[in-house]
Order: sequence, then structure tokens, then C-alpha cells
Amino acid sequence: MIFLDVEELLSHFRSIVTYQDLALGDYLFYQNDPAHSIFALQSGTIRLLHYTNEGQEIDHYRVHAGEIFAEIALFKESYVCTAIVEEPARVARFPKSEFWPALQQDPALSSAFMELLAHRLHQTKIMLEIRGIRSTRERILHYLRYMTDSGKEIMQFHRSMRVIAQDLGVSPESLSRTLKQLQKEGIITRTKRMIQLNK
Amino acid sequence: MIFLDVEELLSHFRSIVTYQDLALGDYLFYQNDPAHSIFALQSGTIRLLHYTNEGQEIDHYRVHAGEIFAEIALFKESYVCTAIVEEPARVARFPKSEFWPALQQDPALSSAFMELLAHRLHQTKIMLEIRGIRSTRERILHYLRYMTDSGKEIMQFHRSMRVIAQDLGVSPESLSRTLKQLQKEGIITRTKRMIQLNK
DNA sequence: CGCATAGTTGACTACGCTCAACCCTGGTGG
DNA sequence: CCACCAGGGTTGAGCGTAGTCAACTATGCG
Repeated sequence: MIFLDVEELLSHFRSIVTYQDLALGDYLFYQNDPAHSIFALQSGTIRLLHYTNEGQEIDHYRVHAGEIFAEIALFKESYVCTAIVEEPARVARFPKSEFWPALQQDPALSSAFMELLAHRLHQTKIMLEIRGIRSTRERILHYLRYMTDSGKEIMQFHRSMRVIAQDLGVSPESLSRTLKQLQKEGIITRTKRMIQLNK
Repeated sequence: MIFLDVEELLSHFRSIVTYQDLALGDYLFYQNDPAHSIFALQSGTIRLLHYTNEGQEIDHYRVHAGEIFAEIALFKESYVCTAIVEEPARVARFPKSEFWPALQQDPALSSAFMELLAHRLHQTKIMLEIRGIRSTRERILHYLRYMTDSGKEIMQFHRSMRVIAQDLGVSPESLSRTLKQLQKEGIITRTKRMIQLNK
């Protein structure tokens, strides 16, 4: 049994998972609260941050639909950061008190979860590298090359252009222009919802 | 027993770890090779990439000194990417055949390793978010805020400016100028090897 | 003491962001 | 069935910022 996506994790733990709807501005947990659960975000956006001694907010990162978050809570007594709802969200809650023992008792489950973490780390590092590329053009090309290869020569995207742009750390306008240019040069071909890289 | 850094991992597994020196251009492993070990990089730089069916290189990311890499190999039959030495490197090798059973048999070890992964994921996502900030100035400020808070108000860096610049996805010149500007505005104070954020 | 390297500064350029208008598509209701 | 609207996507114009390349300075090391 191997799960590499959130869906399988959810279905495996359906008996312990509870769901919760949150409104904009809600706090899901506060830094230093007892670390009681880990979560998967079904929809919406959540911002993780922490506060300095002087009370200043330090941004960590945004969590988007489909992501697991607060896994670190598994290993800590209390949350290391605060979770604020940025777009109305639905979260799935895995209580640590049940989730953790389940992992401990089932080596297969444990290694599957570990694999999930390792896999996400890998993906995140790839995106980090892509965002490190200065030139927008090159950044987009690297992104396309990476995406198209995992997706077999072609990349069809369910995600909107503006989300992809955000992913790349580029303005939507820049993305649009650059894609147009690449198309003009014959490097890619585009149709409705897909981009093909021409070898 | 908890390890959150590579050193402790190395010392705990010193009996199974072997060391290896690599020259520029060497291949540590090839994609599709049987996944036989995971590694920690002691010094140098290694580039991970994979090849498409047409033989084109697709960059994944660079591994720098102090990092563990190829953890995914633990969960796969074969390597998903190729490792090329970009700067002469020294690597520590953990053979999967010994490392994996050790994890399986020792729950404490297993959860420590899991924590290591979760922690790295967290850090990487934070850097990803920072690199997503468009304005160089803001990017640097966020970076400083994050770094100084974990490190108690002050950030002293062993890493060179150009490495930090690379970390931020900014040219060294830009970093230099921006720091100077921030200093002029009284937002930071700088000495030899440290930067302080003034509240 | 001098060389090598890291860091800084300057001048210039161009890339990409912003803001605005516009177009196009799909969904909805008359 | 068509008209309208909303939203995402594209284009245009202008500007500012950050990158590049080069020279120069500071620091550390043999």
C-alpha cells in the first residue's frame, strides 16, 4: 500500500478525519498552541506565519488546496507557527493522538508517509530551483520542460494561467507575453488547455 | 534521540557510512541505476537532473554541502535522476540495504528521519515563498526577518555574500546595493560578519 | 608584501512589472 | 437562440528596477 497523494491519505484515515469550514481571517491554530492535529487543505488558502517577540509577523508560506500542512506538529509539543485563513477554506483534520499511533504501529503506513514527505521535498526543491532562474524566459522554459516530461511530451493544465504565473513567480502578463513569443519562435505550440514543447 | 542535522545522522550511522571523493564531471549515479544508496554531501556541489526520451537534460536542482540527497531512492527500485559533480565533492554514502532495515527496526530512528524530512520540507517551502517575492528589497527583508528571528535578533553568517545572493535568487551586486540602502535608511546595521535588523 | 578572492560601486541597458484597455470564451437568463 | 455579463487571458505603453559588465577597493592568506 502506497499513497502519494492526499486523496489516498484521506480515504485511509477516513475514520479519524473530521472536516471543518473556515472563513476569511479565521485562525486554525496559533503558534505555541498544543500541537493537536495535522491537516490537509481541501480548498481555499491558508497563510502560515509566526510572531516575533516584538509581535511582528513573519511570513512563512501559503498553503494551497490539495496540500498537507503542519506535519511538523507530529514531532513537536506545540505548533511552531500560526495558521490564518486567507481564502475561505475547507480543511481535513487528522488528530495527532490517532494519526501518530497509527503510523507507529504500521511500518508500511509509516514508510508511505515518509515517501510522501520525501516526494514533496523533491518537488519543492525543483520549484525552488526554477524560481531561482533570473530570466523569465528561461524560467518558463525550464518549467515547461520539467512539466512536459513528467506528463509525456505535452502539458495540459487544469490550473489557470494566473496560478501558473504565481507558481513561477512571474506576473501573468509576462507569462502571457513570453508564451506568445515562444510560440512565434516555434518552440512551443499551444491549443486550448495545453502546451506542447517542440523538441 | 532526535537528530535534526546531518552530523548526527552521520555519527549514528558511522558503521555503515563510506566516504567518497568525486571530481568535476563525475557521475555519482545514473537515472534508472538500481537505487542502492542515499547520500549526504560533505563538500562541493552536485547537480541532479534527468534525461528525456530524446536525450535532453532536464535540470532538477543543485545539492550543496551539508545536504542529504537521493532520499527518494529509499522508496524506489531505481534512481529517478542522475547525479553529476559540478564542483569537486566529498559524499557520505548510506547503503540502502543497511540504512533502510535500521529505520524499519527502530521506530525512534524512523520518526527522527521523518522529522528531518518534514523539517527540510518546511525550510524549503519558506525559501520558495521568499523567492516568489518580486521586489528584491522585499525579498531580502523577508529573508532577514526570517533569519534573524530564528537566530535571535541578529544574523551572523558563515556563508559568503554571493552564496546568500544565490540563495535569494538575486545578483550579488543587487544584494550589496540593497543592503547598503537598508543600512542608509537605518533599517539594518552591519558589521563584519553580521546583520542586525533594527526592530 | 603581494596576490587572489570577495565585496562594492558606477554606468548603462533591458527586462519585466504596473496599470489600463481590450478581447475572447463560457455561462446565464430573457 | 441570442444578448449580455463576468472572468480569464491578451495586448499596449511607460517606467522603474535589477541585471550585466567593468573597474575599483577591501580582506585574507601564503
